[in-house]
Amino acid sequence: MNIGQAAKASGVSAKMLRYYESIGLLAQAGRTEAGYRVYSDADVRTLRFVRRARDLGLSLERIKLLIGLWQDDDRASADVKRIATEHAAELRTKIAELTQMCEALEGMAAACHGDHRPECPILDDIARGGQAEAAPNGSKRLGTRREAPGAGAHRAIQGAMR
Amino acid sequence: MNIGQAAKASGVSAKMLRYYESIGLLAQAGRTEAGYRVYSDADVRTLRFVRRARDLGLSLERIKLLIGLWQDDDRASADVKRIATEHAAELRTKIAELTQMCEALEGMAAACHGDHRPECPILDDIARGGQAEAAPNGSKRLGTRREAPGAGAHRAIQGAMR
DNA sequence: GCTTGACCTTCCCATTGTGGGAAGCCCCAT
DNA sequence: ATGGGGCTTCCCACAATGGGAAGGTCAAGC
Repeated sequence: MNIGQAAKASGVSAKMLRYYESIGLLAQAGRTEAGYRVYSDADVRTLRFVRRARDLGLSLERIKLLIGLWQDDDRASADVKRIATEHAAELRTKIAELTQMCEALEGMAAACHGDHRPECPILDDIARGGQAEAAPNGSKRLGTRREAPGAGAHRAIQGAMR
Repeated sequence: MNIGQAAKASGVSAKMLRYYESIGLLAQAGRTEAGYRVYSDADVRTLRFVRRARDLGLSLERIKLLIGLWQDDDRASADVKRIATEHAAELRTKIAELTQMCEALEGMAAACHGDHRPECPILDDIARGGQAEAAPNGSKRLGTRREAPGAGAHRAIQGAMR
């Protein structure tokens, strides 16, 4: 099997196959005399593993560890579980960050007329830096979290989209 | 105000100030005779705007648009609202993807003993490519979505963590 | 046998934001 | 005037992927 066929069979692009090999995630593929990479069914099984692990959002770093464990008959399932739960915890954190952003945005958007006029609570809110405008009359303040300024979590929120 | 003070006052690093200027997100800052950048209070207000917008997960591309609208007295709030709702929709999509990943992982992890033994449903699940193992006895299949293979959403799921 | 098109190879570049660091200049206080 | 801290620019790195160029190879059809 050459790289294109392996790519099609595994769902991993040929480009990524070469890349994974270059970073040591995959072993160096065999070569024909002409220099073409050659893949076996076992290789394709590994590739599918990688593909599915990527679909779970795991980093290549962690996938590398998982492959090592997968191919190690003496592994401890605790090691696998730790990797999975660590990643799940990171996902939960990211989900919470994105949810907070999203709710803030949706709140602001709901308060915005969205017409031809320039008045816009969204811009006001962003410009105000997320601080309430002294709540003149008990307005709804949908967009902005009012309690818990969350002074420590600022840079943590950054990176959520990256 | 020089760049360090503006950075401290706005919560945007000096490094990012220079970068934002270089990509045209911010206007070129004034300079002292020695070449030091000089910032005004108005500049700091803009920087805080950017900072807050970043905290909402907006791309610099969109922030650029928002700044333009913010400084345009003739803007239509609809334009602002569209940007906000588009971004919120993208966040919702990403949240859904991450949630799906996370639930799959948590399900697998829950099924894993996590001890010294090698048996591991997590690895089995990933290796099986997310397809049910022919459901021999109606087992719980916690980790894997069984219905809706979602054949179209594959590459869409990729990129969720990036 | 030769051409052609599809495939393979390597190498470089771009993406998105951010940080790290080097080399060199500047400013202020001692 | 000297030292330390701040400023300047420039390059590199990250994570994971795609795009594309320049060139070699294979197989099918003529």
